[in-house]
Amino acid sequence: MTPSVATYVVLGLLAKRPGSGYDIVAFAERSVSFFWPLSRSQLYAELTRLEELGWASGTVVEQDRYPNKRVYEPTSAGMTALREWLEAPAIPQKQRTRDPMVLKTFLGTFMSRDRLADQLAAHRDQAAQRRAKLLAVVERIDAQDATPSRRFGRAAARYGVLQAEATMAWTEEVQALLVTEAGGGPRSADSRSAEWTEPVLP
Amino acid sequence: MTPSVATYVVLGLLAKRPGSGYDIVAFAERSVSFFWPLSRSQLYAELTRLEELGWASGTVVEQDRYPNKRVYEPTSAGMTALREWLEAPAIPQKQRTRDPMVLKTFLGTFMSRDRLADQLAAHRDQAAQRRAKLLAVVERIDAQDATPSRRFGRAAARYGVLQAEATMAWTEEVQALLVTEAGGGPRSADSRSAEWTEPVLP
DNA sequence: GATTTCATGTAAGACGTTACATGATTCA
DNA sequence: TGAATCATGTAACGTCTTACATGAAATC
Repeated sequence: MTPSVATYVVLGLLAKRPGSGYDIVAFAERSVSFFWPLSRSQLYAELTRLEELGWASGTVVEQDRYPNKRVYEPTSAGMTALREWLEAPAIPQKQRTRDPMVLKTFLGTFMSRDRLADQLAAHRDQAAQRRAKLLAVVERIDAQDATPSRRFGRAAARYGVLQAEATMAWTEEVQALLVTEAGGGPRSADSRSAEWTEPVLP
Repeated sequence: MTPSVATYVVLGLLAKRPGSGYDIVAFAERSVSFFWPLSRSQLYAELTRLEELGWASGTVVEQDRYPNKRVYEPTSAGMTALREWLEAPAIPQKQRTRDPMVLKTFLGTFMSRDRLADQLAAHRDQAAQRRAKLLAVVERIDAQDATPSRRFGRAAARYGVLQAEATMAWTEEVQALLVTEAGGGPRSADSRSAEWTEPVLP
């Protein structure tokens, strides 16, 4: 019954473009999924929640050739709630990023240098693909008339581009380190000695 | 009973440095928490799981001045499991990043430009603080003798630095966009017209 | 004839956070 | 005297993913 951020994601999508669950899944996939992935079941659950909250209303649209569908759109209460959430200062973010590749690097002493290098290379490739995909998005928007909404969409896509580039730069840094170190397997002699750092924390 | 990535996080920490739950919490806080936050209860749960798996064993250490504690260390089966997991090629990553600030930017048409600017500024500050903290970590490591394990710790910290810098660069980009656009409140006239992009997706 | 598209959900379980609960010891 | 440190858990709840379930119409 209480809204989560995912609730506002869906509400925001409906505000940009009303539609059925099915429509929204498709729309989400080529927009917010880059910075806020939603599964299909989650989306349908959020639509139900939005109706319970009175923030969106669905009306059945009958179709000849296809199954009937329930088309949702934000209510005015929903639009108010969306604006209020957007304007409210965000609570200071705790880091959600959990990246196994960084973990593997952190634990690099326990694995073969070659394997680590391979996995870093694959990681870099993934980031490069992601970057290419997002650059295509940006370029496509640039080729269109610039509406405010498109500019914001572009800005969101740019976030992905910059994150991907940072990831690529990082893998290259670590790869360079591995080359310097050279050598083969794990060096268990050192395993225990290491410490990352002193406090420094909040 | 099945290990999750968090299980390997804890196992990896134990491999670097055996200790009690309490010790590990502190160690995690100043190391992996930057790229893999763990709550206290999660950590204790993982320690239990590691014992069930036979990957770590805990022995009670009696203390005079403080409560007794259970000190954990990886078993040899645990070290094998850790190495196997590390060396296994990672499954292609789906994006886990979920950033409310990017969402708010995406939905920028529905909010006041000034508020968006304020929140972006706060976001930038947070990233800058994060960056400073991680740079301090890196510098501290650079001031010590370079062991392989420290070099990997440094590499992990560098990841955070680069991500923070990317976030800072992104907020600056968006801020520049807002200045260009200028203007006050949401422009609802445009609300519905926007589309982010065509397919492009998997 | 087979696959993709349209269309909507439920159920089970893993993952993760927050709050609750306790209690001795050290240090300011 | 009060706060912080040491020490370990449980319980409740919310989030998110994956698998299960169904079925008609369009397209190749």
